[in-house]
Amino acid sequence: MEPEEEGEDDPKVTLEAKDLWDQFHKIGTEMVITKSGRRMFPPFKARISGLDKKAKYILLMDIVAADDCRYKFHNSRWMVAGKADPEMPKRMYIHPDSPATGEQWMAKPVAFHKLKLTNNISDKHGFTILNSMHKYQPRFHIVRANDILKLPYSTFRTYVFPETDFIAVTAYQNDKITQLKIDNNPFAKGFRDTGNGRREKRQQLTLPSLRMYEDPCKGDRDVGDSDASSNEPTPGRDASPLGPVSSPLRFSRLGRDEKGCNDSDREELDEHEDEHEEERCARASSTSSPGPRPPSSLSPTCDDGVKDRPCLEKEDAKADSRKRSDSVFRNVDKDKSENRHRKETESSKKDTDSGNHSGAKDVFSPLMVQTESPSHFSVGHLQSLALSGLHSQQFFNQLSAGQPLFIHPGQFAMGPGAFSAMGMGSLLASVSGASGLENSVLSAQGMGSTANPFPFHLSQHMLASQGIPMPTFGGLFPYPYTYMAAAAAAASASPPAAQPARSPGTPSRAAPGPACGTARTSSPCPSPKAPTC
Amino acid sequence: MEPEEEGEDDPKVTLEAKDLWDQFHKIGTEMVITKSGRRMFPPFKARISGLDKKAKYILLMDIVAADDCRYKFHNSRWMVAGKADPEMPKRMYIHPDSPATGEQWMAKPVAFHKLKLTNNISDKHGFTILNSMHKYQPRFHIVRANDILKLPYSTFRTYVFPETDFIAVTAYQNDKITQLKIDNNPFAKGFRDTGNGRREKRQQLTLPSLRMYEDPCKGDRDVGDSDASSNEPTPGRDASPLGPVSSPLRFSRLGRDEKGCNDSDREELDEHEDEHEEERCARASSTSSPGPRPPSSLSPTCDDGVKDRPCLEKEDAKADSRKRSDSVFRNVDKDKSENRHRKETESSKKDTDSGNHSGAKDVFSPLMVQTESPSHFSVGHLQSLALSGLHSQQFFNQLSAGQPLFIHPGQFAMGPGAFSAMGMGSLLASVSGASGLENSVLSAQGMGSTANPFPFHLSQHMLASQGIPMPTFGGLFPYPYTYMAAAAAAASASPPAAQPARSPGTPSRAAPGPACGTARTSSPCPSPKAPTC
DNA sequence: ACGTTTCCCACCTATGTGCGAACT
DNA sequence: CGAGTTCGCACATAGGTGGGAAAC
Repeated sequence: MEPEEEGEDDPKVTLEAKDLWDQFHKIGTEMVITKSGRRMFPPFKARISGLDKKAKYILLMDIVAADDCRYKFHNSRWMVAGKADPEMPKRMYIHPDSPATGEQWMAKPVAFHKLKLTNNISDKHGFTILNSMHKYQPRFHIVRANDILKLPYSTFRTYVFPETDFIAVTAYQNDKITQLKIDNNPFAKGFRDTGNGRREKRQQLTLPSLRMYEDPCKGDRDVGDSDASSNEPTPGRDASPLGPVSSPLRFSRLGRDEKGCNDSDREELDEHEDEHEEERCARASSTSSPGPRPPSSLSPTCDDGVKDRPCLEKEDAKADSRKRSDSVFRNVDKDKSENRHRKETESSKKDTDSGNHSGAKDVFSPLMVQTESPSHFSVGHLQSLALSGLHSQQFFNQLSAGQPLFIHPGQFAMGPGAFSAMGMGSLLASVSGASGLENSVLSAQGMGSTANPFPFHLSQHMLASQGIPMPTFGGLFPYPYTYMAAAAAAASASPPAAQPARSPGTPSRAAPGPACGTARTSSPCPSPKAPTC
Repeated sequence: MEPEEEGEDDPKVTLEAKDLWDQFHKIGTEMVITKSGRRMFPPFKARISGLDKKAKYILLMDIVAADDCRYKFHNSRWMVAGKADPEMPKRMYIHPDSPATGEQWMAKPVAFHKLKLTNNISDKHGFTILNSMHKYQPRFHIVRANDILKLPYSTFRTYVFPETDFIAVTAYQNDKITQLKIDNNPFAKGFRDTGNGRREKRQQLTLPSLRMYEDPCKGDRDVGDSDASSNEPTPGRDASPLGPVSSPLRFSRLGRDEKGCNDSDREELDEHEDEHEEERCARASSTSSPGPRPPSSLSPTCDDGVKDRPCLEKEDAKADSRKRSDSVFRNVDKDKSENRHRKETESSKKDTDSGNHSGAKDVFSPLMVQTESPSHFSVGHLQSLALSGLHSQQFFNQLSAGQPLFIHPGQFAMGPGAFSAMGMGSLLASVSGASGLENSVLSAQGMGSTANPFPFHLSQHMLASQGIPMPTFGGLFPYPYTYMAAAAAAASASPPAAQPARSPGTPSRAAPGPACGTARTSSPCPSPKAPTC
């Protein structure tokens, strides 16, 4: 049952439209969540390379709490407004094309536009349920497996792009975010200030140019047109998949060497002149941790079993936008010293023109956690969150290729402690700091918030594919029928050759032929017409 | 590698919205084909039952030439206008949800709305290429297999619904068809005579009631409101998935017994009072064969390697609508005597109200051909079409679950001869004439037109998923890389557990951190902002 | 009164329709 | 000129946007 290891691979992942994400990130990204489900706007798309062309992979994505705080937008900036509310179990969204060959995945950017966010805790579509006014971090996972049923026993390679974090809201708080969305989301084109009527709010906000985020100091800033806000559509292409991409933080959970980080990989990171900016948050968590829930990194002080990493709130999102850039998650203990290398690259590319979405800069390096076989997800290595059994154990389910699946990883974090709770060894991967890998460890922390073993707990509920309500199979017991079936099928991966061919007399039905049936009037079917061919 | 045969199954398939299909069929269904690709209007949807809930199945569909004629719409009716033009290789459209469990497939009707028809011989989307003014027959296939790569070695159970045949056109010829489409296709709602302007043509056509097709005699009829044509929208629901369903002709290719038809199954068919009507075409092919290309059933007189079954042209489609109903394909040699049983049922239901889409009548029985393992498709058993090697050999390809795939079966027909050409034994299945199975054999004939071994020939071209242009992988050689990869993966269906967990240093990129990168103006990244949390 | 959420709306993208003029 | 095809069009469905009023 083990997938042949034949081909070697060394996945590299870059975020598509990194420029756009950066623009949002600098201001303080907000994502609207609605009962009916809302897409993320800068759409999460990743370009992949380094896969074994012939091997099959399953790509997944999930969104976990970024910290343990609840926020409020006050005086034009985001401020911590207390401890986070209980988190709903997070679902793992399996890319609908999974499983597919490495070649197929690498052929074009992998988009997750079907993943929707909602605040409806009773959602039956399988959307990702988030808490409004809370900060989240999307994560991307690559798993080498040819069957979704094997996910629980497979190694997960997790990639995190700090610039994709966001605060979930039911209504936009920061007008600059609204404007940026309107300027870049094709579906919001109707709200652009293109002469035509429309646009009620954000009138004056339009001019200053979107770069209000450049605002270096995170200090308190004022809202409105404080900095540069322009209604002029983003320089980049009109919509989503804009130019540049960025490499994610890569969490790779290796063998059993707990939390051990490969120095080799990480060595070549950080130390960028711009680093300090990003380090802001990172440092905060590791040192200054101001939030309501003092995030003592490494301390498993998780209340509701979910978020409880250091609270690296991005107060005035707009103002300190730059700082948060990509060091949102910074190495707490060891990482700091590790982030070096590649800085030249980054610095050189930094001050490119704003709004330009094209500068292909593979700035910072990803932090990747690779989990291995038996023990499922573990991830976070600094925080050991004793996640409540609630959502901690979620089984995995195979829906049916072709439809988006999702599993409740509960959120597997970096905290090794969490795993032990599940009776699974926690294997912390090292941080592959190939390049600009900054914040590696801290990043792990952020992820770890909702840490959980991720034993793949199946439930009918989970069967619902994103956006595609399931037809209700069996009940809602842990191992739905579907799961069983799939498992069985997977167990014996043999061709149906053995199937006893027999002329099934069943298909025949007693339905009246389409012939004269349903004739409106009375005209019966006279005599058959002779073909003239 | 063989899929466990554990659960037994006995698939039953019924056509959704059979009433609607019947209405079209009586008039003479026309399907528009365009360069950009066009959907079929009565959407092809099948309801399935009898599958092994736990087993995995792959569902496919293809559209093959129904005869060897070219048609023209003259004097308000379809007439044969010569021998058919060369057929383009036909692609096998794999339902995008494949593979999925029987339970999943049975949960709700399986639709193939993604399948598109085109007349663009250079189509790169993977659409089905048809010849305008030619008659075609859609086919549905059920294959028990948990991996698309195993299709070539799997048993195909093919179902044919005679009432779904149609003539491809670039512009509608019969106004009644146009009106029926407008009345039932939601997307054409703008052309309905609902007081509001619109609708230019078909003004007077509106009243007579759509049943002009009731016209019993296939003799020459006139167009216009000859019979009963009504503008009143079809009684059935507004759009597609209307009420009743019908069972298809089922082609089941069993072991090695060539062309042999299980009498048992077929015995209970035919002999319906209305039969004669439907027999029209059938007889024609087997006996009266009038068309330009005298279809001597059984004789492998295939010109371009495609269609060359008896030409069962449906001259004045409208007029002889009833006849053609469901005996379009009739048993040529032995089937005739076999079609019995169930007639009572059908007759009793016949003269139901016209236009009503609700009468759930499982009238005629399906003809099913079941192919078995090694030798791939064969199917047709009466016609041995020496399909040219051109499109005859199409390899199969696994694109990636989640996306529609298609293969070029070339069109596997009933002709056993065709297979030998491929070096594969042809195993004719028997006709399962469980109930009302009429026209079983002939049906096979119709299908057999484009008979071909269906060795699953892969080509880059085929990789293109329906509607989703492929990103071009390798070249266009028979066994594209993707295929190889997939095959390899399938060969070793083992979990990735063995994968050596290693901290990949690769993911790290030299990309400039999202931090200050791409800063629009010049403002460098000042100092990192201290977290205030 | 305030902070947040819900709801409906106009407007957008994207795509499926047949029409009819233009083209071949 | 006629048969058939192509093209842009107006109009449909389906669903993604933020606004703003109303509700909580």
